[in-house]
Amino acid sequence: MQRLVLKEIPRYECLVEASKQFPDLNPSACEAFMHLRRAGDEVSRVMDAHFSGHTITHGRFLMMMLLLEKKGTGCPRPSTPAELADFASVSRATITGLLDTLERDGFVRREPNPSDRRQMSVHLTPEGQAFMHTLLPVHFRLVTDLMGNLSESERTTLAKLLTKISTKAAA
Amino acid sequence: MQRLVLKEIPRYECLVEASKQFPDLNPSACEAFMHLRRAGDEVSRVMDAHFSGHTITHGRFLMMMLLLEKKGTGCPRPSTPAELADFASVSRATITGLLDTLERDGFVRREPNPSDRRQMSVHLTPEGQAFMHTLLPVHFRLVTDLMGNLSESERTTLAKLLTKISTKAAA
DNA sequence: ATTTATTGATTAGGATGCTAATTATTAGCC
DNA sequence: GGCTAATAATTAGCATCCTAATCAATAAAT
Repeated sequence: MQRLVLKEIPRYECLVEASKQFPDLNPSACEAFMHLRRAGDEVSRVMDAHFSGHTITHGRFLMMMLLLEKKGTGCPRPSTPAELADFASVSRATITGLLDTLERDGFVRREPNPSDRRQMSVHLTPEGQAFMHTLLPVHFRLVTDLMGNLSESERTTLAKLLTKISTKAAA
Repeated sequence: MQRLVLKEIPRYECLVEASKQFPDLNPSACEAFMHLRRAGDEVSRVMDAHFSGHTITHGRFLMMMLLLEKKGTGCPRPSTPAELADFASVSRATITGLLDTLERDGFVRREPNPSDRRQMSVHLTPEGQAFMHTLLPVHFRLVTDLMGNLSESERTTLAKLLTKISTKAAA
């Protein structure tokens, strides 16, 4: 889905002018905030358009990314609906719906866990893996392209600044 | 609404490791990309939570922001559903729904345009203006707080970097 | 002047996410 | 053991946004 976002961000002078009427308005904070919303949204739009051309959605793609085997890396991998919900920051009910669709399409398989019969164990099928290995190169090229206006050091700076915001927002 | 987003971004070494398997994966581009998605999403969550405490939604708030009188500033203001859709980057159908709710709640008024009877002219009611003037100080303080971990110059840098991404994404 | 195309707003129906309630299983406590 | 509480997954119903189709009014072309 889409989020409403300003296409044109107000000029800085407008923000300064508005701050006279609203003393709590900090122009540089507002400006950074609006740029963040807009960039996040624009990037989401591009990715959604890309996904829709490959008969998949953002949510289903992220599920399959999380389930993909991470060879060699020690990165943890979720395998139950509850873990997937935690990794993806969404509700378990949402995971149920995503897995329903992925299972119907033959990309994932749900199996009961013998040692705790409340839990399900989720895995990519060979078809799901093949799909991802076809899609991922294209996906990574698109990501690289989207960040193509930034130098290596600008990307590092950006990540650092965004981390500060995420930290604050999560608190 | 919510978007799925990784709560924990993979360590850089994991991205480097993965780039051996997927040559198209550029670690710094991926990292910046994921930080952008996450920060945008975290901030959206905070704002949504704030709005829900004031019986309003992100979409309705943005509509009222766009309709608010901009004293002194030369900033353009949309007044028809089509203009609102254009400013907010959403479909006209979405605007119709948002205005239905806002009009039902007494915050906006739709009036036919005598010179072109296809168009509607949308305005905030006095109640809508009063509501915004109560909410905005709180809203601006929240925005300032969210950006509180960044210095003045960091905010400027962030805005500049994000503009480069938006420009690329819009192309 | 009449036909045709365009434009503005709405309606209908779909997708993705949510919360709250439900069902099944496990764990804790006398 | 047997009751209560907690946990895992699902279901039901809601909100927000979408696209495609519709209706009304205007503009353009012959």
